[in-house]
Amino acid sequence: MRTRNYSRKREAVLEMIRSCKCHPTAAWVYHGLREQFPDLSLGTVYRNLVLFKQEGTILSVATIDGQERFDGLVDPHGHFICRTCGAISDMDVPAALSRDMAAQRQLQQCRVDRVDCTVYGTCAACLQH
Amino acid sequence: MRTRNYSRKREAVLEMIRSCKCHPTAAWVYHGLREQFPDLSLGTVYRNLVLFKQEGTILSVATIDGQERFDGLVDPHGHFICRTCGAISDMDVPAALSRDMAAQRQLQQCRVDRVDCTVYGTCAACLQH
DNA sequence: ACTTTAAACGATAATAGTTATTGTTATCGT
DNA sequence: ACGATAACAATAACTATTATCGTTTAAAGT
Repeated sequence: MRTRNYSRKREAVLEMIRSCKCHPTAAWVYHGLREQFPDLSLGTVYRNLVLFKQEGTILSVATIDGQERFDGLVDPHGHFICRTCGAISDMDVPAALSRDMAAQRQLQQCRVDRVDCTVYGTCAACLQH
Repeated sequence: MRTRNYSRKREAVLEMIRSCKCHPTAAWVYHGLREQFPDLSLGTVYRNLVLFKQEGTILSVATIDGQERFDGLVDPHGHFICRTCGAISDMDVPAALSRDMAAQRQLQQCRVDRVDCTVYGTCAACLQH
């Protein structure tokens, strides 16, 4: 599946993002890896996130409170974002929806890379204070 | 339709956003109003954008290249974002499908404020270099 | 009209997330 | 082993956004 050979730290950054469901920030990845790599630099995390984004290995989901949130799951799916606590969780997107949206634009000579569906609201936990 | 009475500059910021289709940044609004209000401060633009967002008078569409993009049209609709030039244009979203997305979450005791559908890709103009 | 009170603003400083730079270290191919 | 290249840490730089503060404007009440 993976075609390139990543360095240990690069690999760890990717694995960190893939192995959690929290759609983390750069800082979260950095702090989570400090134990395993005490000499890890925040710049390395950012550098690799940019790289992974360019490769299409990860996705940028949204930026919440000024912080970019990433997703290691690149298969088509949607997100629910709680505006109160900032939690992001995955959702199903009806295939008809993304098909319809993509078709709309393809008719207008655009190239479509991705259809992103996000529901904004308040999660159950935050609703009960 | 409008219930509050806005100051002249506040009104102008809102009108600027409503009267364009470009889903502008704060800086774009600021520069566009400098002719009419030579003493306008960038802080005022930001201050009012925050206010409008809180009121629900405008929406935050996305942040592209680190800059937040706004939309004066609050009726349900989707967006196409060209990753090359950053242009944002409006799209139709099948009502039944956004209802489906909302229902998915409401079943899980969440409050749903908004269903956002965005297509990422490359616009026709950018495709022909 | 005059005063009082609060809101809105301009100017500017501060914050914070992200990106760029630079010198060093590790990795890979030969 | 040696040279070339990629990856890194440390740190500085950048930039969008937010906060502060003193002043001005507008509104409300008398």
